[in-house]
Amino acid sequence: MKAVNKHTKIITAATKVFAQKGFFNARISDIAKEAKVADGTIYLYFNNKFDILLSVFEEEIGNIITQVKKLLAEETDPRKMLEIFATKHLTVMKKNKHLAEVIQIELRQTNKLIKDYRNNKFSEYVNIISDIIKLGQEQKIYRADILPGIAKRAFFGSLDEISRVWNTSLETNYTVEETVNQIIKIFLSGMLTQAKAC
Amino acid sequence: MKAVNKHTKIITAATKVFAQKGFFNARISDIAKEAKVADGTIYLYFNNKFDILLSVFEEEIGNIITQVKKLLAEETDPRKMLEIFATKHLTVMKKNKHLAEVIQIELRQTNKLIKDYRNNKFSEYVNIISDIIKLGQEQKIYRADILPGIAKRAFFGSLDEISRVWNTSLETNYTVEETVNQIIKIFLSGMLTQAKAC
DNA sequence: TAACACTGAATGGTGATTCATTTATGTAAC
DNA sequence: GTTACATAAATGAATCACCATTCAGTGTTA
Repeated sequence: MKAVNKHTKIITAATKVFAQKGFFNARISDIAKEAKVADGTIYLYFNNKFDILLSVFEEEIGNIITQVKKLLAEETDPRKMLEIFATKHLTVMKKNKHLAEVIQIELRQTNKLIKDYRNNKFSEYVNIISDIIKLGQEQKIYRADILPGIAKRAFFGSLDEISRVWNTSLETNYTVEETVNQIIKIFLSGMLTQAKAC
Repeated sequence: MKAVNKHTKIITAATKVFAQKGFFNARISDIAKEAKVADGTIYLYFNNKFDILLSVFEEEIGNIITQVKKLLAEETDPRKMLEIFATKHLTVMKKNKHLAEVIQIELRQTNKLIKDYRNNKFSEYVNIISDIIKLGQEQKIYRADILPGIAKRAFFGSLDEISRVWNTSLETNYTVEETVNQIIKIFLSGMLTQAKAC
């Protein structure tokens, strides 16, 4: 049995357990059982419970960032780029609900607990959006009077809230495609009718 | 000493403590100390720790709903109505950071723990947004192809993410006015330049 | 046989909740 | 207005279940 395997097994198990029970309600023994290792084994790979949570972020969000950046590298139109980001984000969150919940809920708890945990993967992820917007502004495709720092939060917040609801509520579940379609419509062209907009 | 006073004192104290430490890290004794009552006294007014959290929501969000609805009743233009909602939301969240954090973080935990807690104040609050959008669609001011159920999440998610960052990060803090201005710009007219939009 | 990986029962700190007791408030009788 | 009694409100130390973490011991590999 290789160490790498066990490390990954624990991360995967922890993601699942944290998502189901939340960080504070999750017991180390739950994670151990899920990963099929002894309780003590977990402490050979992680310093403590909180350290497991941080590792979940680093690794899982890191993966998403890599994937998104790869997709974006093949596109030059900033309009399409936002669409790609939205599609990738929503697809991942819809497919991996455990991870989605951990990111949505626990990451926030964490950000509060350790405010000095800067330069984190999460910031890096959200900054992809503002980079796209800045690129679009240079190309005169996006309006110059949009502040990328606010727009990135608005865009990410929209995606995040929508995928959050997918996990918790009984509300109608639109497809990723329909949802992206709506989001892009709103963020690129706005909600006003043509008559009013022009 | 009237009972009403003590109830309110505990709610206020709990809001503060939950915001600072998070629900799970908050001790009953912390709340008791903050409210200047004995630990046991809290159990004369609430069934348990979780019950306190629910009460914080019900009462605090209920207040905001009342205020927003009152403001909206005096306006008929759906464009202005969204602006009013955004301004009120961001103003409250900026002024009452304790409440803001509790809503942003704890409400989500809670929604997860008790999925049957439907018909809650939170839903009522977010539905104000979709009601405005539907009204605007009837008046042909908002595009008919916007789905109010998605747009409300996008709009709320944007506000929520922006105010969340106000509480946690060191990022530049825009004023409520500037922020509302940007949000309204994006949601009503979109991010494309005029040339591209028309 | 040494080095290493792993195990899981035992430990110890924590903190929600309880409840015997105290304090405050009300009320009736004189 | 004061004493006595009753009821309600408040207290906070004690209880006890919980669970993160440890570590002495077992198994495995080289």
